[in-house]
Amino acid sequence: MTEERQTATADDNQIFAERRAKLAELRKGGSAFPNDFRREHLAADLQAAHGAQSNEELEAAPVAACIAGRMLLKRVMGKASFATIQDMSGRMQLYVTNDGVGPELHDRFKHWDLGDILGVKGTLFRTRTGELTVKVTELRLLTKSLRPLPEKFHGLTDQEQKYRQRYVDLIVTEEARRTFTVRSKVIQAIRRFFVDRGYLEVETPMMHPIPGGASARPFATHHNALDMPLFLRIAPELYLKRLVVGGFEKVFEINRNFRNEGISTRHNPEFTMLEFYEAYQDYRHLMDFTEAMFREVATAVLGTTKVPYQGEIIDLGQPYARLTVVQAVRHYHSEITEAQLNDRAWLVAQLEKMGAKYKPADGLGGLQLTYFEETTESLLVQPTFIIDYPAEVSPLARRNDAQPEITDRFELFITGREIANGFSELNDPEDQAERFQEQVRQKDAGDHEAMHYDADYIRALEYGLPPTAGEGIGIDRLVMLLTDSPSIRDVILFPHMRPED
RNA sequence: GGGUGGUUAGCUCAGCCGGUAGAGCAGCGGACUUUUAAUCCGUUGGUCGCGAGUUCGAAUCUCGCACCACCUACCA
Repeated sequence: MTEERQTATADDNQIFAERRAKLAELRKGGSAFPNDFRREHLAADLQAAHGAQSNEELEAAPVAACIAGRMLLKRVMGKASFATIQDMSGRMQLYVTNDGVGPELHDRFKHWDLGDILGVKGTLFRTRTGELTVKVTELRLLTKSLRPLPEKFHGLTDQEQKYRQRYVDLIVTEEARRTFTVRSKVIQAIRRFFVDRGYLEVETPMMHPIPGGASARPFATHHNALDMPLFLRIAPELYLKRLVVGGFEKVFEINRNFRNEGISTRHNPEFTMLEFYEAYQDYRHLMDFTEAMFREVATAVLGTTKVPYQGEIIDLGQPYARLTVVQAVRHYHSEITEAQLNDRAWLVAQLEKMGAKYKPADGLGGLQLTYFEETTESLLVQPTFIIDYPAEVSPLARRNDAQPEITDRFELFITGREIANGFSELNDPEDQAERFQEQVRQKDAGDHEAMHYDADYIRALEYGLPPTAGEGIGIDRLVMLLTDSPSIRDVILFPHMRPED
């Protein structure tokens, strides 16, 4: 009795038990998991090649079909049955009859389950209602599915199960398959864009002795043999610029970053970042370059630069607005004067009134930026570059020649979210050393996100980094935009989840 | 981290003022050789998220916990 209790798990339901019994029967009949079936066609290829032919044409010149896939629908009508199978390309209807495969096999087929994986041979015909269908002459059960699929009409609606059991989501949700196909094509298109322009794709370390290149808290790990701490990277920036020092003057990397921060619809602990660096360019070039990239990627993947997102049309084709922090605030809040935005006391009073978090030690630029983030950032729905960031929040960016308190830097906002961050790189090793020291002071003062002093990076700059422009683009957020996905979890195959139970 | 909502059969969901569990799909048995979420007849299947409490009696009311979603806060 206690044993029965222990095995009576949620999986031990009637359907599961019946399917296991069916598998046990299959085992008695020889190999229950045969792997000698070779398919010759994909469903979509057959649809593309023969979808336009009439039934008369298909009868006059029979077309052989040999396909495999997972059975998703089944309609048994006595001596004949219809079924729908799905492979990586799409779906195909099957017509299984006593005439075609014999009554004995057809009777066995009637007991196969939705979710089972079949191998099929036959010829193509068109049904009364015009659907291209395989009239089956050979039929094999290749893999028995023990677990029932979600309800066939509603599909998988439980968000948690979609994320935890993405394999089920992909089986039953066309939209999920499309999202991740688009994601793959976006990355392909980006890679092609860079390779076509003479960039070298590189891979830099994921485990850093000193986490750097961004303001963020890292994940810590430990190397046993060396008995030393290591950190999962928060950004590849400092390594990529070392490569520019080394003479790889145009490099890019598409890879994962890890940040030990909160999880939300816009944040996953690991996320994919594109970073690229080009010598002898500046941040203004990067803005033109980014616009060109987004247009080319959207056109390659979606066939248009007008992208629907959550009920709005985002136009990636028009020239993107370019505003300073102050200009952007004034553009969206015409009642605010430039004098107010340049008044430290006024900014502090406003931020206090909004209950916004700000660093009291911040200079005017830092306060302006915080005020911008609080009041204006979410309004930047159409692509907008915000330029001229204060130096105090940009420890790796080059100072503006005319105004040394700001940097030659921009961030690109679309749908109210930061999508990209780029700047002319700081290549003055002495200025960089001072900025690292300032970061260390902030870290010592309790800022967990402040940077460390990276002595080897300074040493690299001392060999000479050519004037360089560099940028990072959040790939997950770009894919959210291009797939009209409201949550970052919809564009990450296996988003981070708390453990079950 | 804060707020709101949710958790009932394998799946999608009902379940009123507290009276002891329902439907559709899937499954099982039967009819049916051009169906399209096939149809028709019959039928199996439940730790009502977990734990306390109130009550003669809790899926239902109260409290706590867990997980999920959404909003919000930081970061990209």
